[in-house]
Amino acid sequence: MPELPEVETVRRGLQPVLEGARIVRVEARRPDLRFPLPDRFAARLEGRRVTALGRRAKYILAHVEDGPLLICHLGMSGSFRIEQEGGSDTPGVFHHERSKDAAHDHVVFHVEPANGPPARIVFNDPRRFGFMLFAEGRPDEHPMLGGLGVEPTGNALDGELLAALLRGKKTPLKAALLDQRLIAGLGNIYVSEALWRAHLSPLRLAGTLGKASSKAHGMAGRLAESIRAVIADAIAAGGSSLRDYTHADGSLGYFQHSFAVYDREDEPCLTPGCGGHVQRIVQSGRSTFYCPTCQK
DNA sequence: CCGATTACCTGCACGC
DNA sequence: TGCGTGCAGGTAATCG
Repeated sequence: MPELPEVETVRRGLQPVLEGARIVRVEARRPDLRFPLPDRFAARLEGRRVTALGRRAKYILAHVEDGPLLICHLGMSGSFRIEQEGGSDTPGVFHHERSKDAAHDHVVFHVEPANGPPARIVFNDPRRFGFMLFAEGRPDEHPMLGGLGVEPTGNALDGELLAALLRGKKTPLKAALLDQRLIAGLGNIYVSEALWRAHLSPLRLAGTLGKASSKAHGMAGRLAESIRAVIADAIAAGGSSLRDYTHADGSLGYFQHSFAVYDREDEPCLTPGCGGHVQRIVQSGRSTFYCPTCQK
């Protein structure tokens, strides 16, 4: 489930192996994912060193020394897994347990990490909604990154900024929060979760939080706080889950979550004293989960 | 320009 | 068991 917290979790998992590593060889097992892979994709990466592994919104950014910036997006079903070379008794053997759908292993990076044995970093994506692109200049000049809004991590997103972003918008809050040009990194799950925490209805028009009244200020502040908290909590949970996952089979992927409203249709609302039940509705063609009793 | 809908692709759960 | 249907975390293109 790659929204920002999952992407950040994947980034942190890759970082120890990839940062400082030399890319020895790149296998592109098909010419395209969602988009065609860049021209000379493998050639422009092979032999070069990854200097830093960053993230912007749901994009993973691999900075390549004397090379392009590699922009990776996981789409809906993309994942990376790390396969490390075994011990001295099995030189050259990469062991891993979950290779069941190797049919969807589309890109393989063979790397020599700064520390540790050679490894392969495998990109698997059944639906192929993910993509990899090159940026030649500054990241924020790339069309895919340039229009992105504020990160919901850190302290930048406060009530005042959120109110300004939503001012005058006639669209429902759900759609506004999914708009990556406003806040970059929220997806279908965490929008529902953040709105539940803030006791705000996904159907409420976004502009009602952008007004000058003290009530609007209160709602905007509450929502900004809820967004930052749900993202921070999810990243913290991802980190701990990832450690377990890595110990288990050396792979990187998604972790199980417990959500307050997402995928909990008809179940009791978890707001203390509420007594309502979670409802599923469809907005802009996608599921929204919320409690009509306590979210207004 | 804006907001809403559709397209892209595969896998899976479900009902019959 | 098999088949049709709907649904799934993403963004981009298209339509009004």
